[in-house]
Amino acid sequence: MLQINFVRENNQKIIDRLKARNFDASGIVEKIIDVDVKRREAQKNLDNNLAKSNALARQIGELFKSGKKDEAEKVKEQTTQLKQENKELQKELEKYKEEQETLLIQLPNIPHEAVKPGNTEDDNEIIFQSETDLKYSKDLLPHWDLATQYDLVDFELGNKVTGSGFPVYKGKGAKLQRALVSFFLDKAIEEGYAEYQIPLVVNEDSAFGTGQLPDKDGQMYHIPLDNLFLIPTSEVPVTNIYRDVILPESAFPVKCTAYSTCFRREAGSYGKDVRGLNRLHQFDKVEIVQIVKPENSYDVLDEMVNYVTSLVKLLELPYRITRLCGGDLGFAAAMTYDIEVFSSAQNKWLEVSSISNFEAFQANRMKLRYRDGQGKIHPAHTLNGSALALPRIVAALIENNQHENGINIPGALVPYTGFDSIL
RNA sequence: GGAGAGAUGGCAGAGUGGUCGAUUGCGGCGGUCUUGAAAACCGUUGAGGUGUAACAGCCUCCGGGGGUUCGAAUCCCUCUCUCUCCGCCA
Repeated sequence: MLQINFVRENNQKIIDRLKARNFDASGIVEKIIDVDVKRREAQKNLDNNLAKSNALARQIGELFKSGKKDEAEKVKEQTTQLKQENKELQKELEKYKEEQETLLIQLPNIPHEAVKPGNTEDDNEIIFQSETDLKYSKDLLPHWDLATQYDLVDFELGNKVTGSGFPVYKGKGAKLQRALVSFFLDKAIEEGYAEYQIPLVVNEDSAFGTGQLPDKDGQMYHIPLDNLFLIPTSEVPVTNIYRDVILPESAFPVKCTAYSTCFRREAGSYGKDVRGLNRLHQFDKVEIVQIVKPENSYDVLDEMVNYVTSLVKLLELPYRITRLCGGDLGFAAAMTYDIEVFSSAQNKWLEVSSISNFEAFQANRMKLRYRDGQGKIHPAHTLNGSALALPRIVAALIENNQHENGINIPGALVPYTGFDSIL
């Protein structure tokens, strides 16, 4: 969420920059400015009235103390009208505040200047693409066939137990998953991230804090009985650890990592993109989160991209880095890099990580602030990225490493799997 | 699930209708002393809104919401959460 002061002072800039998202903000911004004026006027009126009421109340107290009851009763009469007015002014102010909040929440984050305008993922900039001798071949089996052939994943069982999008991993398939989680966590810890184990369900405040609510309401599984939500990513609980917190400068950079299962309804997804492990309702992921000083956040974004890149390199997967265009950018992000790995049998790039700088957008929502050297309070910047999301990594790993007699495991993983091939 | 207790500033913990945004202790920050540190002593130390060139001033906030009252952290209603005991249980 953008701060009202910021909107007031940068209205034209906001409208201009949001064009990169194909988002016409002019109407909303105009309304916000309008409501803001009214809100402040109402606030002033109410405050003045309350000041009068307070003064009278104090006076009555004094009079009672000194035994002048009759005079006190007289002053009381003056308060009745003020009271009535206060109630009305209060209501008016509440109304404007709500209006303003409702409008502010509708504004997505402002893309960074470097973000190119565009509509879909086709307009994303390719920043880097690794050279690869891996070529698409009709002889290569897609991972869903390999998974069945080597008994790694049972999609049918998942359908039976739960439904589509909830696969059952078996034997070496299950072990491979566990190995990847441990591998990713160990690497993150080496990189200075503190490991957390977090709840897989969150309350409404948390879902709002990171921007899932109200924007992506239908994308989360909801438990109405307790009004809790299954997390779509550990970003939600991890970042919300710092909701309503004022950090000292010395706490920076805050670096957290967490492994969690993630749940996504993926309403509206269908077709070949959901085949096999490509898009699931439940999947595992290791996430990295950083909370940093605003002036460092873009350096940190680069650092995080480099780190995630190092992981796909260790796994010997061909990859590319894209920078999302305005139209493909998430609601809360100012800049996002995607890391995609090449899936040789499907002949396509699979997104395995999305690394974003949210600048102050999440921090404003969840009141995550820091105190600078002068004691002034500012919103911090938040960033996060997958490091990494498992199922698509598994898909690429087994497709790219298949050979006539089995599947090879990349060397970096062998200490974790305990086997170097699947036969 | 049953019974009870509670929710106050970074933490601990007072405050049961009238200058209480809140006594006090710890912690933090600044200072005196010291070669330096510790100890001791002195001072300072919540957030938001409005307002200002900047101060000041004014307003709001004692878990959330509502009510009583001229006036509420203090009384009433309600919701949420936490703790203790019992039950169940990985």
